[in-house]
Amino acid sequence: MPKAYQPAEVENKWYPAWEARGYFRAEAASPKPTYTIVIPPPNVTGMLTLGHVLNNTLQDILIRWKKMEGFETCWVPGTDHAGIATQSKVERHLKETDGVTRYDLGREEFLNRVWEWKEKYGGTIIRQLRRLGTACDWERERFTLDEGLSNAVEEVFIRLYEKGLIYKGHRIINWCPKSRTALSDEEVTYRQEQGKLWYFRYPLTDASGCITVATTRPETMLGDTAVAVHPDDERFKAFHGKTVMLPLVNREIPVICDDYVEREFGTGAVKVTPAHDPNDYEMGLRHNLPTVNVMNDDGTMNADAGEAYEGMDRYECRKAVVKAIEAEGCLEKVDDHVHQVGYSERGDVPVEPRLSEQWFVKMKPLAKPALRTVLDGTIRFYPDRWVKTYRHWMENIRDWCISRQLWWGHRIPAFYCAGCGEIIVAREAPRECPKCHTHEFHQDEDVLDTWFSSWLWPFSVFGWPDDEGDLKKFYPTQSLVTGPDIIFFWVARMIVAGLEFMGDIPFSDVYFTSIIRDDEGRKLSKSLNNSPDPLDVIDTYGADALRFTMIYISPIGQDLRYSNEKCEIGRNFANKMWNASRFRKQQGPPTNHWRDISDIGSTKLRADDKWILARINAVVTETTEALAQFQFHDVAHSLYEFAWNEFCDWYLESAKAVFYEGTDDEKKTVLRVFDFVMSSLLRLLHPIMPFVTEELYHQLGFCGTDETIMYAEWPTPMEKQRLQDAGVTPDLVKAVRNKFELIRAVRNVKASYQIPPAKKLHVVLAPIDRESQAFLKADMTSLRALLYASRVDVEPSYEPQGPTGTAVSTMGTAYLPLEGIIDVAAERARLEKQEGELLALLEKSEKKLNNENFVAKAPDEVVERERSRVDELNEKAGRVRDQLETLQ
RNA sequence: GGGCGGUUAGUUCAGAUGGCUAGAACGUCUGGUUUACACCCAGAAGGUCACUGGUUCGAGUCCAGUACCGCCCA
Repeated sequence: MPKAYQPAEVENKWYPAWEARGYFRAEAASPKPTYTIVIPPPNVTGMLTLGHVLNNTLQDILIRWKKMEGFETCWVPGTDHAGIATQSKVERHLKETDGVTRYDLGREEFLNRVWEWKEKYGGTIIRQLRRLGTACDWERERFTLDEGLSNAVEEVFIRLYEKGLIYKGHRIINWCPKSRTALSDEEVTYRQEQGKLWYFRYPLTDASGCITVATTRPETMLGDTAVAVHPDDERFKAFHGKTVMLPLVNREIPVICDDYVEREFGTGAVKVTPAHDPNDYEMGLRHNLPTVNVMNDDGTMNADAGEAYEGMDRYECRKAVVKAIEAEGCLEKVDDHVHQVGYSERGDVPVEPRLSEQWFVKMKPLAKPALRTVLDGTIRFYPDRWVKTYRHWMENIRDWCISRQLWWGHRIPAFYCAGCGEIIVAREAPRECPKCHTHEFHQDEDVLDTWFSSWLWPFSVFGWPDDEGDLKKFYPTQSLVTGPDIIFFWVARMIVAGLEFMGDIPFSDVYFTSIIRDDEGRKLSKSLNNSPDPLDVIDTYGADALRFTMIYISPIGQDLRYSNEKCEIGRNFANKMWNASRFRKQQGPPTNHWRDISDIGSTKLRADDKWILARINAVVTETTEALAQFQFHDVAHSLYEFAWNEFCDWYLESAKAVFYEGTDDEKKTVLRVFDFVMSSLLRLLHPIMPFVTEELYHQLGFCGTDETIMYAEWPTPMEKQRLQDAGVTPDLVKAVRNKFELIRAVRNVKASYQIPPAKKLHVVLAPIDRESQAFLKADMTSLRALLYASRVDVEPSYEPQGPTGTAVSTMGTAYLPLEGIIDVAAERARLEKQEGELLALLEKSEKKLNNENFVAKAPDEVVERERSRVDELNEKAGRVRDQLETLQ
């Protein structure tokens, strides 16, 4: 074994082996209980990001843990087709290489090109995931445009249409002028921007004056069809029933009264543009206003905007309109105004509210049961505060706009009769129109929102609606791990779809991951160039290091601050495990009976052996419980703490004493304990660090060449009786802790005189009582090793002669005869400081005990603990004072 | 405007159901070629737990309010 762990070799060896041996494969015919996770499908065009690393590491941890617990685990990987993202990427690519647009190529040819592109560049992320070590069932990999999944999409569309839950309607929707498609409400993000509020005077047609309206979007005035005031607003009573002449356009439009108008905003009078604002549209419906659409689908002005503006970009037009209004003397004033502007998530341009005909899903009836299953705890969220967010969205749910004016995606299965325009929703065009008996149909040009396929993911991946085998075995799934940013897009809709189409929840637990930021707390983004490439990180530190670090630094339910250097934590930890194993290998071949050590018995075990057994036992319990609660952070920390500080720093050093000086029999016993703990630790670590643990499990001979740690048994806590029989008791654990405190006190004395740790000294221990004396004497070998002493004597009534370093600790006092080194003043200072600390604590405890209320009201247990603490502190302080006296 | 988080060592974070002498990692300082590991070992320093009140024998932990930071929704 090399001196340092070299991850690349180990990773390249094991991953292909695991895959080839079918360890990732889930069998529908298996008699084992199932544990299923479906991956949140990344975009097929995507590259692996740190967000994916975190997310998939967590899923892998769950899957590998459950595999070891004996479940038939199934982790379905795959990608989605990412309608807008992929289409625009390919369009850009075509423009750059061939100089053509999708319109030049036509729909069919363009789609061919997208598929070509997908075959060539798509799925990169899937290959990259393997580098992380993910135990995905690759044979079950799915893509949202696969035949089976497309089938599910059509089936769902038809069913919902037939149920009256999908309809086509004229509505104001969010339009992305860059991608030239409709968007759902959820795909719009709002940003606060410094804008302006323009005040325009519209003259009354009866020449009795003007009415001033305020607007943030002057260009839309070209499509105004009314001015609205609040019916109760006294200021405008005189205007009721009148009309104004719209400047620039010279259209006569009415002044209407509507409760919607906010009297405090602007002047209290608002311009009404039904074709370009959702609220105005509603008002238009109430007042039978005409709609005038003044824009093209790319955000330029159309002919209805007037000759002067036709063809102008909307923002150019804004300037032009303001200028023209000013020229007409109708610009009253301009104020600075901070407001929220909706941006298209994909296009990164301001969305334009646009009146158009789109397909919608009626969400209200579907949302009801989906809300209930979360509120009643059938589906649990971690952290559970996300329930509130979910609830708020579900209770205020709006219809879902599912049509997109794109080509890449599932084409809407709706056919229009050429004769009478009848709409027929079906998988294929009918032969004949049931109404007019024409034979000519054309299919709807639009495709469906990508999420309209993703929301079916938990059952469409298993072959719904056709295949029954996989579906029966693996649905419902257990856990979903995803980011809170897609709680509406995806999580909520999957719950809706699961209940509606499967009649059952899609998963029982949802774990929401942290959002990853850089060291300074900024979001990772391409433009900031602060998003490290995970593959580089894996090359530098190793996959296990990255995985462990991510878990170790991910706070509970908060943003995670990442930097590459932090991966040293994981790298160093992997190396620590590597070297602990290296050390073990140097002590000889694996012991045969490390799995079960219950035959050893209390008398043969040293105190340190019993202590480490108590500790591993506690860690097994903690780790398993934490995993069940999705407390990954705690898992990483308690394993790290145990492995490094307890197992390596204390137990391993203590074991050395036996390995180097013990009898064969003693050695054999300690080796068995060592192997028992080491193998348990490796198994506990395996879900987080799959590669290094697999390698070490083999290196140490815990499994055969053809076996794997992946299917090794997950450690379970030892039974109480067994612990009892082995002498592993709370008192024993306490005694060992006190021994360590004593050892630390001695080291402290050495360090305070700057004596190199390697210098072996004679140490005399004076235990406080017979019990402690017996305890210390029982294992002098490891005591000497841990003290790094040349000689250790235990003498209860030792009287130091000459200059002596003194370490006062709970179990006893240690003396280090250090002639020539001891500086009396320094020794006094050290002991006085300790005395000061002890007295401060004493005072605090005594104050509590002198408080009658405390003694009367606090639980007996707490009072008792305080009393024994006072005794202990008094005793210790007494010994410190004795020492000080001898230094007079 | 509504909702949800956060504010604890120089830095990043832990601290269920109130009992703590407030922990860890990194960083800092001191000393180390100890036969697993310098990707290491031993030791040390470092905190009025944002602020103000309240409940309680006892508050980092519970309640109310204030300030600042962040996210989501309108």
